[in-house]
Amino acid sequence: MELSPLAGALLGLIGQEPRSGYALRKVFATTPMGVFSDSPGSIYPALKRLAGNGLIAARVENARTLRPRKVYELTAGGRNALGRWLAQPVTRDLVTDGFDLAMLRFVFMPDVLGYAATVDFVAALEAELTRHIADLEHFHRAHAREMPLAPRLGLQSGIEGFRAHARWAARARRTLARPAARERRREKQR
Amino acid sequence: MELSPLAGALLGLIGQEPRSGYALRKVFATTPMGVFSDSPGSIYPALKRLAGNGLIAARVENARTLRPRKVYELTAGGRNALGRWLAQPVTRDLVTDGFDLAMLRFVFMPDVLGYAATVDFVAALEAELTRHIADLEHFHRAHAREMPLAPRLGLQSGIEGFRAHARWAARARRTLARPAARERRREKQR
DNA sequence: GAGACCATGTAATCGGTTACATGATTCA
DNA sequence: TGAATCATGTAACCGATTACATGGTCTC
Repeated sequence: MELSPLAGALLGLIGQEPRSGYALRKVFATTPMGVFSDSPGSIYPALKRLAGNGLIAARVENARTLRPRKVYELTAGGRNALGRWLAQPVTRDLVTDGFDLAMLRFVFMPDVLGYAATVDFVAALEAELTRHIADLEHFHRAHAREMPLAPRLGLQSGIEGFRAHARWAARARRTLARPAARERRREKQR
Repeated sequence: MELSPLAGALLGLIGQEPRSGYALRKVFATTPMGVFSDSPGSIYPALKRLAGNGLIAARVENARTLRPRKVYELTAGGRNALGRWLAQPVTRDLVTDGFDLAMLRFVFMPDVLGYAATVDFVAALEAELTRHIADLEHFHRAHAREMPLAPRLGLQSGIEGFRAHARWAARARRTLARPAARERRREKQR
């Protein structure tokens, strides 16, 4: 019952508004989202699986044509699964194996779990990143002397990437925690 | 004949010195390399495939015991494949879907293709990153107004991550191009 | 003698990618 | 009328992950 990143992305997007497979492909093709493939062979089987698990349901338009258009929306179970996927604890893996997955969850989080949970999530990312950076720096201090030039530069690249993520998290946390920003946005949306 | 990242990592490590499956697992388990799984089910089948393709060959120690130790080394074909894998042109994908793969190639590059090629590679990374950042900033300018807070922050996280990579590339290129650094290292290794 | 570490493998599963396949509609 | 866009699917393949399986060796 663990969602794959693609499944999470699809559920999150369908949760925003009902969408067809084609509409989802366009999102992946035209926005800098998660870097998922927009190929049909990727998305239609994934939607089929989600529908098979009862997490989404299709409203069929233009039935009895050759290719009826299927607009998917979340079921109660789907909304639940999305919530649990987003609420998973922040692990070391989440900040190390590509920050994309963390950002994917972050983007969908406010609408599903609310602002408070999102602030906590970003704070947890920041904490885990800080720990991971400390570990990498420890490794660097211990082994930099005996490492050839390229691996040492590679390690530094990693450390600097994680530092950039940590700086972002600190700033995002402050932005999100500022009530004024939320209020202004809320006003705008009316 | 396209190498997977795992295959490239294995070939690169075996190219440095002959290694057994277990030794390779230990590298993945104890160094911050590429974040590959160190599970046996991951590495042994991969080694088998590489051996099947004639890219590596095993020197068997303790034959006729139950589990003979196999130390793999590169064949001529393997060294060739590694060289071609490293020499692939820098594409947009290489800098966008996880910088890890680029860093993996970077780490093995000097020993196989030499310093000049490595400098070129880093310069190409820098150029491609600069282009990609420009594209993301363009997208940001065009859509930031209508984007909700979380996606906008997510996009900023991406941009800042790529900026960090670009700064690293610029610095690494200068470090690598400085002949003095190379010479000093070369002296040390004697 | 128990536990950690060395050491290699197989089987089942699962999901993503590529390539293939089809056809309607809209606009220049 | 031809190209681009809308729109949905299947089939074959491949490789990574997880769990399972085995047993030797070294050290306390």
